[in-house]
Amino acid sequence: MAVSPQDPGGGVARAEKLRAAGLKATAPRLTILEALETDRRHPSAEMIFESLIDKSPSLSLSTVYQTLETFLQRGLLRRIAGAGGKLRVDGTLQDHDHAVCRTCGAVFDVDPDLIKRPRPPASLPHGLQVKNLFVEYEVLCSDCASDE
Amino acid sequence: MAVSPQDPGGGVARAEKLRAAGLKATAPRLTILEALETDRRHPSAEMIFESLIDKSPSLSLSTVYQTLETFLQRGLLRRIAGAGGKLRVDGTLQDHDHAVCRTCGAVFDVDPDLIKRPRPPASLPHGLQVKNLFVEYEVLCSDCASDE
DNA sequence: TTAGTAAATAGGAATTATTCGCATTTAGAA
DNA sequence: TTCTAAATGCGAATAATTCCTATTTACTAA
Repeated sequence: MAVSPQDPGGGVARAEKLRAAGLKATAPRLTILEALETDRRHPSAEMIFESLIDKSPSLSLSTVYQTLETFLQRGLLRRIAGAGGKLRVDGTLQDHDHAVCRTCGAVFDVDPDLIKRPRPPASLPHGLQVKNLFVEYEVLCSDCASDE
Repeated sequence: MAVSPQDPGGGVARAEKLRAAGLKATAPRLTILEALETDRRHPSAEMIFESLIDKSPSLSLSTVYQTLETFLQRGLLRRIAGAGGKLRVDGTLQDHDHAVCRTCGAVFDVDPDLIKRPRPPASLPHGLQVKNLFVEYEVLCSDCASDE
């Protein structure tokens, strides 16, 4: 989210982004959206909640879950399969790919220009509308490689 | 898994596959592996357990969880982020890609030849060893598209 | 402005998914 | 065969996610 002198912190732009997605620009959503834009940890719902609870003491964990689900449905967020299959999200805006460690499930961001990117077809069989295309690398991270 | 006249059902080949991966060829593993090879539902641990409990009444759910984790680590299985981030797996052998519905989380198999497949680099920054590369489509399935 | 209204939130309880601990069993090596 | 590390089954424990509902809030239109 660009931050201009007229919009320190980017709050106005974020509110517009929410409204453009057909959502009310509520305080919890603005806070969560901001957190997501800057959090590079591929956080879980709990991690987001923890990172915000001091600034927003009335925020509830179930609101975080609900909000993530809403954002996912509007394409404001990517879902990642973390270790044990638990929910992790990625709310950073720029296109990038993910590498997931086969053994420990750790997720790493990968520069999308490392490979020649396929052009996505507009639609797929079964009437699937393509919204985005990402590359996922199945990897062995250095920690896990040394255990083998 | 190929089935030859000498190995009806493919059990011997499966046992070899397990041993090749450094694992003991136990009865639960053979059963689970067979189920995974044929189950196209992108099943959860529970779904696999349910599909086997009649034939293998002594099988336990925690063994299914453990076995899936083991198979994942040996690359016998792919992990998928299902709806709500719950664990789903794909144990079908052939290369293929996945389309995941943004809204409901449904997973569809996609023919890998639909696009020009990028050649994976052998390694990535941070000492990541690349084992595999898949394409993931973020889509809207026809059910969810009609709700919008 | 200021109601009116549908949508969103908080909080806790309920449910579901996953992991753990440990006694028993088993595959494969010697 | 016998031995041993690894794997299993079971139930209990924990953790993650969803559900319920009274209250609050953003936006709409008068």
